Amino acid sequence: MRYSSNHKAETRQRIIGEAARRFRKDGIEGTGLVPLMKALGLTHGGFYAHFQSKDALVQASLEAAAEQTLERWQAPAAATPARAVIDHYLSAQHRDEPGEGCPLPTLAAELGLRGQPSATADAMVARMTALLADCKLAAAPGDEGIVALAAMVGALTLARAVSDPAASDGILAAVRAALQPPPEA
Amino acid sequence: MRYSSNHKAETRQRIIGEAARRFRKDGIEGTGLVPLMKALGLTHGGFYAHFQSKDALVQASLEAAAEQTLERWQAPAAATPARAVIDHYLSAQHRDEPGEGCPLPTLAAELGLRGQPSATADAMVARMTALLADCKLAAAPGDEGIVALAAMVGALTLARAVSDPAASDGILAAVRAALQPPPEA
DNA sequence: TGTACATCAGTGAACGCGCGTTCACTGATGTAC
DNA sequence: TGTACATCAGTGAACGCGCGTTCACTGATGTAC
Repeated sequence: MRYSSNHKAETRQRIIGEAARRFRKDGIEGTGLVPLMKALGLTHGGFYAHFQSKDALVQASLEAAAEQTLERWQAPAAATPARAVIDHYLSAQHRDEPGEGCPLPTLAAELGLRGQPSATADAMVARMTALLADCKLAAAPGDEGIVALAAMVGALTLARAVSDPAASDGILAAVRAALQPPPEA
Repeated sequence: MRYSSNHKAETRQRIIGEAARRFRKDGIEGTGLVPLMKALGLTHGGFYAHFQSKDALVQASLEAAAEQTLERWQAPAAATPARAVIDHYLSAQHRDEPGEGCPLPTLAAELGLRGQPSATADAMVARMTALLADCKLAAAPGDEGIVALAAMVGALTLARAVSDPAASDGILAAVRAALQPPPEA
């Protein structure tokens, strides 16, 4: 069956989109290629017409998730710098929908322990840091947002691992409050 | 073969110890029971004389890792509160030896995405928070160390995922500097 | 003191399953003549 | 305009592998008599 000239590229994008969601939600190891392709109405054999390996898909999906996340937060950041980004990032919605959110809390840990740190992670950290540069912690005059990013990633990780909902909400609220720029800024 | 009366308990502890190391280093999914038991000079069949399932071992190992980590940091905390704990936590050594370190950065993310948040995580967060209560961030007068813990967990996660060693060191250094108690305290 | 038996930590083969990957094949369509 | 052929995205069966788990069995030792 012959398809339109951009059909293959479209399929590739669909695979990346679904994978980016599943990797963040279920982890890399927890996401199988067979169910992934099946969810798109395709058979798993066709996967290798698009990607050399699962690792290649991981790389492409991480890039896509990073791009998507940065774009989403670039807009509120431009409108209401720092505060809006932080509040969105540390919301219950973001905590409860890892598949749609920032790939750092979910994928960074898994990339780290797989021993395959990614340059995409470096880039994502750098760009998020720049985006957060406005909201320095009062005690950290020199950093450029990296402390805020670390606190946000850690808070989301902990909020997702803790079993008591009130404690989970408390973690998010405490870090939200702590990361606001000092009053005089 | 009959063994001394506490032989079985000793074997159980050996399994937990090795598992606690491997779960933190390679992840839960990345740690197989066959290689685990083999590393202890045992066969995998015997595993079920000690634990009902792999999940039961995960639970026991998480508790053991939490206990061990808290004990290790309780001592320096008593001697030089806050500062020493933070500096140890955010050291290159801790980053490079996840198997010996705090289970939160490695296991919290995996427990979260497996959808099996653990009460042990709650307890670990609470106790680490109490341990860190002295070093409040200047901008967060109300929190009891939870912000510091989130920043430490996030920093370690990011430092392990980033591919550029200088960037990785930079993350640790920035958060180390930011988390010191304000001068007037 | 000497023998028969019960105990039980650990053995090792086997199970069904899902994984990532390979590969010969299909068949609708665009292109060449 | 009509026919023959080349293309190639996607199919589906098969591969070897490691996983968690089960289970009948072993055999050294403590206990009972």
